[in-house]
Amino acid sequence: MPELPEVETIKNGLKGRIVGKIITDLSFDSNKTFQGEPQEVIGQKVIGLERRAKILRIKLENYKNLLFHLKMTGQLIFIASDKKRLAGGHPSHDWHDKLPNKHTRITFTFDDDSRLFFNDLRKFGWCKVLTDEEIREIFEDYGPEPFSKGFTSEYLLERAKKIPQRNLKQFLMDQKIIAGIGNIYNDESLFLAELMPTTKVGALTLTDWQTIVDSVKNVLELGIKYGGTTDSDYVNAEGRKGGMQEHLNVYHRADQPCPKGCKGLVEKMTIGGRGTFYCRLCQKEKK
DNA sequence: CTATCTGTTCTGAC
DNA sequence: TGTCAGAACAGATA
Repeated sequence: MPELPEVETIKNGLKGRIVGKIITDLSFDSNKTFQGEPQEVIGQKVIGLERRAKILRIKLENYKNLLFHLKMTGQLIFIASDKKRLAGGHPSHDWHDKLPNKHTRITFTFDDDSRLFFNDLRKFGWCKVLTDEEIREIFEDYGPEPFSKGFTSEYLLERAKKIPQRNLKQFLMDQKIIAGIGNIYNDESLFLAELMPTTKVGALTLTDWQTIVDSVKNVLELGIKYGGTTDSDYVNAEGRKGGMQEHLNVYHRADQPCPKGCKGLVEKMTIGGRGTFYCRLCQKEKK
């Protein structure tokens, strides 16, 4: 489930494993998945990693960058020279299968024979080779990071004034308003904030927005704490899944008892074409 | 078997 | 300008 916490976790895991290494080889399945010229990348040293919204950036020494978006089913799986793995993104058997396999879209080889695989079942994800300047322009279009100073109740109130009729869920998932919130963490945040996802943002007060800011941060922090859905056998040789899915309250839990013990059941509806889970007893519709 | 669902984002029609 | 359906693709699930 590659949302902000998943990408953040992959970034942190890869940081200690590939920074300083030189990319010695690269293969890919199509120039839709990999958009760039291999010679811009081969022979280059990795000098750093960053995350913005749900996008991962691998910085190279020649001021070029590998920019990854995992979309719905993308995965990054690193296999070290001693065969130990770090896998993140969409959880599937590919994390532990022989690689490359039929879902492998890109393979990077490093100078110590470790490898990084970009797997993506549905092929929505991509990797682009871009300059620092091109990336700056792309990142400019995104809203503030949820853990940055700019993510405040005042900011959200101002943005909401311009589109008061927008429902809360679609507002929070708009990457140009806030960077990095996807379907799962949205539903979980609104459950914590006790607000219905259908609430029109124009009806929310500064106090409501503060509740939302706190809830979003709490849920994302929890996601990062449990490593998102990232898996590593550096940590656990059993190949345990990242722990976050065990801590979801409403997502994919339709017809189950509300975790707050209100005697209600978690329900499902569709908002903006997306499955949306909530408890109508705990979450209030503001008017 | 068929029908429906899926974690994201972009585009084009209205 | 805001909103919405549809598309990109390959499954898994009922």
